[in-house]
Amino acid sequence: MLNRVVLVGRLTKDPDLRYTPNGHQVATFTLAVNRTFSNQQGERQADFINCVVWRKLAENVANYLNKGSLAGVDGRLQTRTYDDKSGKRVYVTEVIAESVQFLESKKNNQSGNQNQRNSDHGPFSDTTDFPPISEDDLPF
Amino acid sequence: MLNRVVLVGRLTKDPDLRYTPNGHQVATFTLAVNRTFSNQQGERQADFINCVVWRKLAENVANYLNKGSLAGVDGRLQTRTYDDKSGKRVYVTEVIAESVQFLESKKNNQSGNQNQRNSDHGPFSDTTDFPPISEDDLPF
Amino acid sequence: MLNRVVLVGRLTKDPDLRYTPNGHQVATFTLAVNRTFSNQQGERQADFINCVVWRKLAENVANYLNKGSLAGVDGRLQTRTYDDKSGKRVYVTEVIAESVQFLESKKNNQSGNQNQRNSDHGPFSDTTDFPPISEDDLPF
Amino acid sequence: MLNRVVLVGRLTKDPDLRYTPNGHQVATFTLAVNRTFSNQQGERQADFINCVVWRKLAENVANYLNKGSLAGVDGRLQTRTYDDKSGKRVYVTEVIAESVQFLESKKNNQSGNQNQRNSDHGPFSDTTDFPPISEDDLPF
DNA sequence: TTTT
DNA sequence: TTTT
Repeated sequence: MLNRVVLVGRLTKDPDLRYTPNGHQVATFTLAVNRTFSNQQGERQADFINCVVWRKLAENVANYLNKGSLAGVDGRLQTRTYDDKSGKRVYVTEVIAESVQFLESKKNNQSGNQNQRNSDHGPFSDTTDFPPISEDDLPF
Repeated sequence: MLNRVVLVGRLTKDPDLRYTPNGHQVATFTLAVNRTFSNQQGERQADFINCVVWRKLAENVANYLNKGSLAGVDGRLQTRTYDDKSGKRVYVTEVIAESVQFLESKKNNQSGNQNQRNSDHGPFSDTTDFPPISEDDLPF
Repeated sequence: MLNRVVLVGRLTKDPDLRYTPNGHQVATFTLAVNRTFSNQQGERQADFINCVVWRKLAENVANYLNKGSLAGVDGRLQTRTYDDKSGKRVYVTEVIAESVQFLESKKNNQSGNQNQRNSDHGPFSDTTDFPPISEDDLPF
Repeated sequence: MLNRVVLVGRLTKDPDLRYTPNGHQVATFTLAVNRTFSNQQGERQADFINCVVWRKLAENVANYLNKGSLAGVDGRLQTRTYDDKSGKRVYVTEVIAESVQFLESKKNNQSGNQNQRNSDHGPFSDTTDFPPISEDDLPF
């Protein structure tokens, strides 16, 4: 069934690259997508959309995008469910990115940058507040 | 910034029509959008996407769509935050539908159907599990 | 670069299935997509969008869709150029469909229907008014 | 019916701003949208998509975008028909842009630039190769 | 909390 | 938990 999402926004953090137990790459990041209209109080508004990328694209994302980078995402909406530490069922809606366009990068992929890239923690550590991803979330 | 979602799916329930304190119409419904591929266990899968419609379109949705209706939605992704009964902050991602296409309706808008249409409870009762919507979620 | 099109409309004719010299399947069809608003004279309006599908999907389209079928298309916009019989250069813009959703079929894929399915003429005959497609239009 | 297009690309020329006889603003421009994959000969490829914007947005486009600017477009596909100078009927497919995102501008809207902005020729002169637009192409 |  |  038709399920399509297209977004342009800025990363709120460096992307987070992990590996599933079977060695598949997954990167997660959040896009801040500014709204056209400000709210009643005259404040600019943004939506914060969680995005997930798999395989080779995950590595490209981790290599070329940082906090603040402008990116376009073309993908589909997905819902997942998981149990938080208190055992409560949590419902999440996120974008599975099928293609990502790098529109503007602050730091041009130089290594050794002071704000340590947020990756390679090994699988599924919880240094991030992004909803945890398990092996069987891998699409097809 | 670019923010576009297009979906085709079936309503999991009758839509829920409410009115804000200031008299604006809001309807909410959930679309089951079937995935192309089944999972490892060979089960068909679906994503369940919460949708919100405002104003006149909210009334049309409430009048023409029921549980099981097939509908197309064109809109944008939005994130909101609210506190649940236990005071815990909850993050939701949903689609603000800007246009809705009625593709197939089971019961042709006849009134008096046994499974009582789920609307007109007055503002913001909690007979539904849809994330509560407040006046200032009204777009522009 | 981001390039995404999503349409829902009805086929103006049976789809046309061909084979390239190298044996690749290509189907072409035109979608009538109704506009929301009528024109100054109060007439309902439609846009007529040419769509192209390749490989296995081309066969599915030829098997499951007929004139009048309602279909959803997710794909990308493409421009091509070719020379018409009078040698004049013609520019066409069409949709390369990457996925097609069958929403409603008039005749349920029964064979032997009176208005002979418009396919298998061999490559690139001109029984159709659809812009001719050549081998190297095959995407990747 | 669902009809949605989202593109990111670069303007092939300065936008062309006109006024209809009734004083409505229309701007036209062509977006070069690069393809991901190169062709058999290993050449990078692009699609050239004609876009039309009306009213206030037309003026913003004319003011903020130049040849080479990177822009995102969210709109719908439209087909039109007109007769060329030789009296031959021509079919065009183009994007009616409903919102345009300015992603990068070469020259920051400074006036007095040497390559004279291509606008204000009065209605429908033919200094451009863009398919001519008539008053009744104005959407609603 | 899920639709055909 | 939020970006320019």
